[in-house]
Amino acid sequence: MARKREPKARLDAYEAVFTALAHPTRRRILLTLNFEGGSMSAGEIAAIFEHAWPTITRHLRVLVSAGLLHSERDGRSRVYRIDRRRLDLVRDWLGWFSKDPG
Amino acid sequence: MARKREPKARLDAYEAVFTALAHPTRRRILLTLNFEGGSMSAGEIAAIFEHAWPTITRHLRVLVSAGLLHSERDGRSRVYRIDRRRLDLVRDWLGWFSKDPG
DNA sequence: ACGTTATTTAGCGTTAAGACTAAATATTAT
DNA sequence: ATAATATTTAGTCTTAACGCTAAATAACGT
Repeated sequence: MARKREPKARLDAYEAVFTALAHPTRRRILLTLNFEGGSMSAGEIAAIFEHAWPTITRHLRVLVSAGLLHSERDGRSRVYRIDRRRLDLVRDWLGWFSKDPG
Repeated sequence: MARKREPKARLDAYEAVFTALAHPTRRRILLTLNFEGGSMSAGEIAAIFEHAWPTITRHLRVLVSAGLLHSERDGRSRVYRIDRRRLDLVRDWLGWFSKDPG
């Protein structure tokens, strides 16, 4: 039984994405990934920030669970790749404020 | 000495706006204001939500300090008006992910 | 002046976010 | 098997967010 796009999940998606974008470090991670070609290893990402590595790991997990990043193992490192389409959720939300309300 | 648009303030603006948008109640306040014509009194806004009024007042304050709302007194009530332009900050930020990075 | 309506401020308790260090896991190399 | 590298998980701490109730302020009507 394939249910397609139930509205509850849609709401949770907004929630997850907006929450993920609320932290400056997470926004910087996204921007960095964006400009570095879309994917980087955890180590490369962690190296950019002053924070301890586990702190970055946690931020990465938040971004992944919001669907803004995907990750896969590559040897002994893990590569994170940005999913730019996921940002469409935010664009869609902003769209409500462009349509003039009758 | 009028300095125009110093970058630090710009950063704080992003911070404030993204933080404000992180809470579902605050997003709903914005959407409600948007569809109700752009401005409502505190009481009208508070009536929509199940929360106690002071809780809504606090959310309104967060939205105001992010520049997403402006308010002015009107008799004994206070009217909140949405500033849709402020959402351009988010659109601008999203813009970075559309430009293909050379 | 006094009461009523509309809203905010103060103060408190609970939950969750975000940071850290130390320990655990996974993968490759010797 | 052992060691080295890369990353995550566990556990703890501190601070900030969010909710509430009760009290304070502001403006209007009588």
